[in-house]
Amino acid sequence: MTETIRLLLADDQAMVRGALAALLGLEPDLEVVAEVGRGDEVVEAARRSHADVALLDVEMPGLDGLSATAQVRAELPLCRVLIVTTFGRPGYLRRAMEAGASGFVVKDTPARQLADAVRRVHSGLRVVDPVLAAETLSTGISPLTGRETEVLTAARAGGTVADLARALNLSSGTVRNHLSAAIGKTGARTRAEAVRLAEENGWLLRP
Amino acid sequence: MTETIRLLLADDQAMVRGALAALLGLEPDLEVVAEVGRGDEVVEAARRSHADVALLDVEMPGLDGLSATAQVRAELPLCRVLIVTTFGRPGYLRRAMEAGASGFVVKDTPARQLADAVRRVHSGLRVVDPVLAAETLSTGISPLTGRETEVLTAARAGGTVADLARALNLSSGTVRNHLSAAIGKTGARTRAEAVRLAEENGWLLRP
DNA sequence: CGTGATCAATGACAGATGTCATGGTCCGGT
DNA sequence: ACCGGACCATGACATCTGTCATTGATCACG
Repeated sequence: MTETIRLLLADDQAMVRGALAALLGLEPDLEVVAEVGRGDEVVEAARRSHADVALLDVEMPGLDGLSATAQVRAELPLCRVLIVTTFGRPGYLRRAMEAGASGFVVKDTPARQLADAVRRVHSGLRVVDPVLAAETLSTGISPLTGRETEVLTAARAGGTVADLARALNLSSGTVRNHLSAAIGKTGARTRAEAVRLAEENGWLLRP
Repeated sequence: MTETIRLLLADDQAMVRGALAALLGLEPDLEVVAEVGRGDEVVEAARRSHADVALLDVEMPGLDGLSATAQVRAELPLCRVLIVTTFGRPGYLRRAMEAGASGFVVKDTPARQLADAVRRVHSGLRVVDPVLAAETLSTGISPLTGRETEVLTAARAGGTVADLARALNLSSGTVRNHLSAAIGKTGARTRAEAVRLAEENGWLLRP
């Protein structure tokens, strides 16, 4: 009816990017005007291409999709953001919404629904997977403090307490205290389990 | 020139599946005749649709793409297999080839190359990412014994030695010995690090 | 101002973990 | 028959971890 909706695609996997472009290109009212594979190229590309809607993956090199969302919202208020990601981590959805995203769909959803999601987002509506939304509310926000999150994130590499202490410039006793607190709050019985649980909930940093 | 190439798509993410179908559907000589989201539906679907080439992801529910490859090769010798996966783990490539796959591409590669890969595979050629092939040769096969692999795989969950011993019906001392051996062979200094390294190399089971 | 939350650190302690030596069984290859 | 390798187990040992109590410093909030 009006003009075509101009899309930007951001995904680190080139093949998925191209496939999504082919999929959305079949819709007569949609047009892919930019493709990038890194989070730190999103704003630049969106500005140059005058995109109406940006489809962003969460895990990308350079800058994650959540931070990229905040950048886009701050610098290009006319460009809406739709997160399209592999992992339906509750924490991701929460952070995406806080960053100003208009929608959040996981790649598990049928392909035919994507074009509709884009249109809804473009018309100002919000698009959120209902199941994931419920899960997000039940899981709640991260119970971890900032420092605990940092320590647990660093613990993903699998190093010893001494390694973490060195990397974070902390006493090894302090590191153990933070880890102990994180283990308690996540309901885990082991450091490794705490890392896994926190990761599944999207509570860790720089994925 | 001759007839169209009949394709089967297997990927657990519906959106990616649909997007790949749209991408490959643009090629006049290719035709997507079946789509499945589980590994244990591949053979059945391939038989019914008389697919010429099966594009399989590695991580799928029900049955992983590597085992599915072996099934296809055993029951449908006329159907070639092209693995299309997110992770370029050296172990995956090795196991895929041993299972009889004709090609192995990661989703990082540009979308335009996919159709060519399909055509090459269909004509009897092999398609392998050269970088990944080199990495596979340098990394070598898994140094872990069967039992060590099992124990390390079970350790992914993050449980204690007692948990692993219970789950595997082993003495806790035996578990610690296997873990110690795995840590030594992987060059790690921690159980968690050993898990991470083994996972990155594709040495663990049931992904 | 007082209160509470977070952060950092220390010391102490029980329990878990990683390493090693040792011994046994069961295979497959020579 | 012999050997080596994988597998299971035990016991011992040093070290690492996780927990707890306690102490201070800082900062935000009412």
